[in-house]
This record gives sequence, C-alpha cells and structure tokens, in this order.
Amino acid sequence: MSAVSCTPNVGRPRAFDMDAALEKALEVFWRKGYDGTSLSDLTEAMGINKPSLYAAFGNKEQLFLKAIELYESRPCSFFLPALEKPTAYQVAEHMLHGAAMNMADSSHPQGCVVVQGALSCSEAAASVKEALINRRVEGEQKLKVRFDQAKIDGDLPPDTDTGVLARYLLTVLQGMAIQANNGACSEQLRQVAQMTLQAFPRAG
Amino acid sequence: MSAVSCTPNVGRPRAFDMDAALEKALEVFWRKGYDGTSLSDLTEAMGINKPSLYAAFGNKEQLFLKAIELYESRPCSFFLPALEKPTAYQVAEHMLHGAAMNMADSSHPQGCVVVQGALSCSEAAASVKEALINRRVEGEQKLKVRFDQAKIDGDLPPDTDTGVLARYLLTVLQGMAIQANNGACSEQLRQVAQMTLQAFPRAG
DNA sequence: AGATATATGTACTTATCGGTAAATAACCCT
DNA sequence: AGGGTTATTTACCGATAAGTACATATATCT
Repeated sequence: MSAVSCTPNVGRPRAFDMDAALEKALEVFWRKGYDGTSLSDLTEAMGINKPSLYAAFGNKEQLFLKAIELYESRPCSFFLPALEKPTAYQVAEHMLHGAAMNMADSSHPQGCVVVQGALSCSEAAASVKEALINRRVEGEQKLKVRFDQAKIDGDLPPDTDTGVLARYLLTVLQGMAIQANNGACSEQLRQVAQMTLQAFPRAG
Repeated sequence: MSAVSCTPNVGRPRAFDMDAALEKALEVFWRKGYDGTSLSDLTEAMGINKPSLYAAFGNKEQLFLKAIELYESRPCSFFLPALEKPTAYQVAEHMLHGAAMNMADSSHPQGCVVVQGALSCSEAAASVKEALINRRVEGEQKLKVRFDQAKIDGDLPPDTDTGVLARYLLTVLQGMAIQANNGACSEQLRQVAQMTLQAFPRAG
C-alpha cells in the first residue's frame, strides 16, 4: 500500500502516481525552498494541473509538509537508522558518513531540505518554518536521548554532557548541509566527518 | 564619509539617511531571505517609497548585495578581525566565540545572512545565491591561508591539513547559524564552540 | 530671480502569485 | 444503460510581485 494515496473504488481514477508526483514536488522544494517555489514550478515538475494538485494534496503548505514526511521516510534517509547503531560512536559515525554521502549526492539537490527548505522566509511561510525547526529540534532531542542511553550502556564517559554532545553533532550535520550547498563533494564532507569523529568521546 | 552615499551638491537633497535605510534593508533580508522579502517589506522598513529605493540603490538585487557588504563591514562582524589573531588557536577561538555571541544576539535576526539569505531559492535569486556562495567559499579560503601561515609560524602541527581544518571550522560556524535559527541561545552556542576548540590541534 | 538638477509621492504597468468555479471525462455499481 | 462519484481541463479570480512614468518639490549655481 502506498504511503500517501488512499484510492476509493468509485469515481474516475487518478491519472497520476501520487507518490511519484510527491517525489517531484520534494525535489523542487529542496532545490528552491518554500518561498522560492511557485505553484507553476510544482505543477510543471509533477506533470499535473493545479486543480489536481489541490484535490490531491490540499494546498502548497500541506504539499510541502507531505514532501518533508516523504523526505524523512526515504530509503536513503540516514538520521533515524543511525540512532539504532549499538554504540554512541557508531551512531555518530553513521550519521556523519551518511550525511557526507547523501548531502552531496548529485542525483538530487544538495544539502538537506529540513535545513534549507524555509530557513529565512516570508510571513506566508512562517508555519512551515516552524515545522522544520520542530523537526530539527526533535532530531536533536532524540540524539540526546540516545546518548543518555549510551551513558547507561557505558559507551560514553559518565561525565558526558549529552545535550551539548547532541547539539554539537547536529551543528556539524547542519553545517554540512551548507557546505554541500557551497559545492563541497562527498569526499570533502567525509573529511569533516572524520575530523568530527576524532574529537568524539570514546568508551570510558 | 559615508560608506554608500555620494551626495552631489546640486539638485534636491536626499530626505533619508542611506546608511540607516540600508541597515533596515539588511535587517529585513536577514530575517526573511531574498525570496521572502518583497519591495513593500523593504520600503516599509526603510521608511521610503519605491522610486526613492530604486534611485538610491538600483534594484532589489543590488540593494541586497549592498546590504551584504554592509553586513560584513559592521563593527560586530567577527570573521575578518579574527583572522588577525596571533595564533591559529586564537583565530578559531575568536571566530567561534564571536559567532556564539553574535548569531544568537536578539538585537537583530538570528543566524547569518550570508548563510541564510539565499540558500535554496528561486531562479530570480540565482545570482545572489551565487554571490553568497562565493563569500562563504572565499571566507574558507582566507581561513586556509591563515592556517598555512600558522603552520609556518609553528603554532599548528606540520602535518595539519589546513584545507580540511578550515572547512571543518566553517562547517561548525555555518551549523551554528542554523542552531541560532533553531532558537539556541548564546550560551548553548558557546558550549558548541568550546567542544570544537577542545578538538582543535594545538602547537607542535 | 531663474535655470538646472536631483528627490519625492502618486499612480500606474505587466506579470505572476496562490487558489478556485464550472464544465467535461472516466470510472464503479446497480 | 444510467446514476453516482471522482478526476481533469480550461479559464478565471483578486492580490501582490517588481519596476516605472510623470508631475511636483527642493536644493544649488549663475
């Protein structure tokens, strides 16, 4: 079953693939940001007309939020899977290397749509900016919780400030999104990842 | 003499302060980004009408570029002054602490306009995006050159990869801009700065 | 004082913005 | 086959985007 479509068995069937269209919308929002994306950009990329877009996804804002959901649930997403690695160091390692690999991948826009989708934006975009901030802060909180567990597990020194460590790691990851936008390649991001890992506290 | 005005002694004198108006424009671009800022936003904040804006600053794009110049030449700017500190460590220290202090300062928008002014943007903003990328990459290059000198001075280990070190530091600084947008306060950014400095290579 | 030169306010232009009304088309069910 | 339901197409809406024409106001220079 599709993640987003919920096709009834009455009426004219939808002529386009909602998931494929959402993927196209994500690509546009990722590249141009919420304010920089027009409905014409979206309908052109998605291959549908505006009424189809509105009927299927609500409006621009709801489409954006659905695209973000898709972004975070994609196979190449690295954040949540990394949390399940057995040690704090491996969590950090997988996040940093995943980011290095993914953010400079030229098969899609550079960076991270959660970082750059609505960073500085118009008042019309205030609510989606808020939604993205919440996602980033929640990610940081999840990482802190994971590091708290690591302390219990004994793979972080007992005096570790897990809040600072999580914030530091997120700062580097978010900075890597900017670096990818600057044109940094995966190898260059990997070097940053490696330098970050060298400073990472090891098992006590 | 003013940085931007160049008043002739003929004709009706300008009724507003160009520098003050440019400061207002910077504030709006900083908070809303290039795409998110309308001319109405600008004229309202600057206290002038559109024809005055166009006569004085050219157009939206040129106004933005002048605002960025102002941003980088302000007294509270920390990047270029930090380059003149006597050792590589002190350069990093001043940049990181300057960023922690400045980016969360609530007397102006959070973060850094060079990072967030046109990160993901429309095609209309492509040239200003390019200009900002150039500024960021040039800053990184300047930092690398400074670290090369530090190696000669002997306050960085001789095997230091200065390019990676500069990129790592810029990654953290740019990440701190996102953190500030997330709502992080100066103290939280300072903790990130401190953690970054702990990993910084010390003299030989 | 008058000519010249620049700035200002009002009102306007064209294009595009996000969003929708209404008619038509394509399907399922009875 | 025909009714019910949903999707698609075309054409449109009011609002706002960036940018400007033009008349008027205010200064200096001669």
